[in-house]
Amino acid sequence: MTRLTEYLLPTEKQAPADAEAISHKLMVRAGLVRQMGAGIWTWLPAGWRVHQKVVQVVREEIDAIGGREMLMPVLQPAELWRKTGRLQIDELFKLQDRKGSELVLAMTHEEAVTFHAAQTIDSYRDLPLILYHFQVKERDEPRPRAGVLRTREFVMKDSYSFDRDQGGLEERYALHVGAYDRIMARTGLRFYRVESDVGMMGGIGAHEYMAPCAAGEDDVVIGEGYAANVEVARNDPRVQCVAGADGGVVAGGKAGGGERWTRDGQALTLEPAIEIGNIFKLGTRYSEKLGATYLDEHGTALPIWMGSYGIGPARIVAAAVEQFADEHGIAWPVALAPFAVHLVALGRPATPERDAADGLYDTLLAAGVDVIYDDREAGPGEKFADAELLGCPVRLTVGRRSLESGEIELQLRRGRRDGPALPLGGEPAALVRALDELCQSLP
RNA sequence: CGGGGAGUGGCGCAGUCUGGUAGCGCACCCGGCUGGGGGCCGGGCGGUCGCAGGUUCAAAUCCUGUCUCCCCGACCA
Repeated sequence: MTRLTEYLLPTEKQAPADAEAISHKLMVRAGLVRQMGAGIWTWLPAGWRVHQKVVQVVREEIDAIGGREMLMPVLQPAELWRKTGRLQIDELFKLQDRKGSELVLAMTHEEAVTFHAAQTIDSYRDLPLILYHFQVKERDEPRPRAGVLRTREFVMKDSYSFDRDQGGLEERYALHVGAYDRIMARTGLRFYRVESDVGMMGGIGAHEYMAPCAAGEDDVVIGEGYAANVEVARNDPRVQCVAGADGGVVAGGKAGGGERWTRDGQALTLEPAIEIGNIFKLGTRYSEKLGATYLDEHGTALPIWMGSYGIGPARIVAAAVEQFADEHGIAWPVALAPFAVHLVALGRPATPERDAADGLYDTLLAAGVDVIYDDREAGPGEKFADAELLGCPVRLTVGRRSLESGEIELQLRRGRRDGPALPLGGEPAALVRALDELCQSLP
């Protein structure tokens, strides 16, 4: 039942005064999210639907490479983190229970999953294995910013692979690359997979998935068949960075300064982007510290080779808003839209046109179409404006004109183009088929 | 953590300099009109002016302290 009169979709004409990023402004204005504190956000019903659509895409692809979904706790004993040497990380929230026992709020789950691997994985016969969950992460960020782009609490899909040797890890890593590529492609986002700095993680290889957008926090260097983080690009002997004609002074770290980048003489471009996923080859760092070993065929105990793979659904949502918004609002990719179809009823209650819209809604609902129905007593301008703000890919309109023409008007959100009108009162099966085909054809 | 800015009803704001019973637009409620792009008229509800202390006959306004939020940078396992 998704009639707007029975829903909570608190849209606003004006964005919060302190909002800067497009996704921040639009997600609040469209009634998807609301803020509670710095970097602390609530997902309202329509926003959570979008989030869950990302989650489902991710779930399907990680399941497809053999991932096993589970759920690990956020509240964890500090001792586990002391063992891995991460207890003193500033971003880690620490607390005590009533007895004074030290606890932490997990910012990631390597400790937890390795703790269980140590308990439950005994033999080479138990390997390889991929475990994952969707769970809240808590991070005491020095500076939360840009709506849901950088928050102190957020849901992450994190998977962990367990192998008997480095070769196995490379295989599990390659499987994740494939899954991540498919996930990003399915979301409809523009994205790059870039080599990243393994940095403090001390791992043996890592990639980041970056979605270019104006609110991006990192710069990505892009060329024909090449994409890398600026940090990585700077260390690439084939890449040259020279100051531009305007003096080359870059204001801050954001792209758009006067630098000119080339690789083997070929021009590269610099784009701001946000990190929407990352994958790490951890090696045996955590398994050694937490005693996660297996016995091989000779009865020898060996450390398990691990990989760690994260995706932030909220960032994918925000990146989609950033990439596809126009001056009227959000324009979701089909895969992420809170609803595939936004049905607008124009007539007042108890008019023939309203009856027709009600009837159409019932038909769509019965056929399982993912539809939101604007049955409010509001003017057409307000309804159209809200529909464009919310950004569902297909808008259907039923009003007096529909009765005269016998057609349901159809507009596509992307580009606000008129789509093929559908017959009003026609065969429901044919109507649903036409809508399905249309949605399949949309990005 | 360094620099800058801001806290007044759900959202956006004025009022603060120069102290004198808190105001506007939107939203919301009631009535009426309108009905294909945020429409119009009338009547309403809603605010300890972030918090604490101080000055004063009187504080949103002046003083002190404190909390919170935003932006830029640093940071980002």
